[in-house]
Amino acid sequence: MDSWVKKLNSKGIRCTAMRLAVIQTIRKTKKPLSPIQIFDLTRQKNPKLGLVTVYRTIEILEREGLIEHIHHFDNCQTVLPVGEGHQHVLLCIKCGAAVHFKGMELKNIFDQINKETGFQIKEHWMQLAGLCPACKS
Amino acid sequence: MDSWVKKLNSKGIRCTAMRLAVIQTIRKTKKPLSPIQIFDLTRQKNPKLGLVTVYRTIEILEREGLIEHIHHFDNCQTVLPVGEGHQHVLLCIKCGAAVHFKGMELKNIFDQINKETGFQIKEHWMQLAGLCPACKS
DNA sequence: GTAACTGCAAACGCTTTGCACCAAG
DNA sequence: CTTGGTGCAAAGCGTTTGCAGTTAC
Repeated sequence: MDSWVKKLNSKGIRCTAMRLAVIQTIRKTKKPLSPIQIFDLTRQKNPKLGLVTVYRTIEILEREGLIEHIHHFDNCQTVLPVGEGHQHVLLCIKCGAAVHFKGMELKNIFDQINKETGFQIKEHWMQLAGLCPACKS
Repeated sequence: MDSWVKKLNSKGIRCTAMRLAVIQTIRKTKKPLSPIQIFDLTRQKNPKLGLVTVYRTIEILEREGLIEHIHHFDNCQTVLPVGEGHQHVLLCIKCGAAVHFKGMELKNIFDQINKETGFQIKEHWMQLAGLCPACKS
C-alpha cells in the first residue's frame, strides 16, 4: 500500500480517506472488479462514497500504471492491480480469481510470425482462462 | 459470401438487402469496424439504413460465429470476420489492418503454466499488434 | 400469409462533466 | 491558504427495446 501512496503523492495526487478505501478494495479483492462492484464493496464500510470518486480513482490508478483493465468477452471494464514487470493474466472461469504469471518466452514465436506474415510485432496481449487449483477439485 | 447466407438461412435468418449490405461492409473492409463505422460506410450506398439494423446484424453474426469482437485497450466494440479454424489476430498499429494467422503450438506453454500455477487452461486468447509489411517501409 | 425484419423514437445504463463545498499538504 | 478531491445532479453517449409498418420466403 505504501508504495502506491508514495507514487501518487510524488505526482501531486492526494490520498484521501475515500481514495484509500477504494484502493484497498481493489488491492484486497483477488479478482477483477467493475466500477460498480468497487462502489458497492467500498460503501459497506464507507457509505458516503460516491460512484464518481470510484471512476476518478480508477482513471488515476490506471494512468499511473498501478491497475490495468482486464478484457473478457463482453466484460471489458473490470480492473486489477498490475503484476510485477511484464506478466500475463490467468483467470479462473469458475470463481473468477485472477493471478499473474511471469511472461513466458514468446520471442521465438514472434520471430516465426514475422517470417510467415511480415508483421513486426510491437505489442502482445495474452490472457488465459481455466480452472484454478481450488476449483479443479 | 454464399456460405454466410447459406448458414444464416439454415437457421431461419433472412438475408435482406440491408443485412447483405452490412455484411458486405464487414467482409470487404480489412480492419475491425465499430457499429457506427459500419453504419457510416454502409449508408454511403444505402442511405436508408438504420443504426439499429447494424446492431441487430452484428448480434446475429456474432451468435452464428461469423464475426468476433476485437479488444484493443479502450477499444472493445469493433468486429472482424472470424478466421478459419482457431486463429489469432494480428493488428497493424499504423494502418489498422487486421490479419489472422494460424494458432501456433501453445500446448507446451500451457503444460508449463499448469505445472507452475496449478491452473488448468481451458481458454486462451492472444492478440498481437505491430507494423504490417506495407507500413514497415 | 406468416414470421422475420425494418426504421423511428424512446428508454436504458454506464460514464463524464459542472458545480459548490470540503480537506490535504 | 492554495490546490486537489468530494458528492450530487445533470448531461452525454452508446446500446437496447417497443412498436407499427414492411418484406422475405
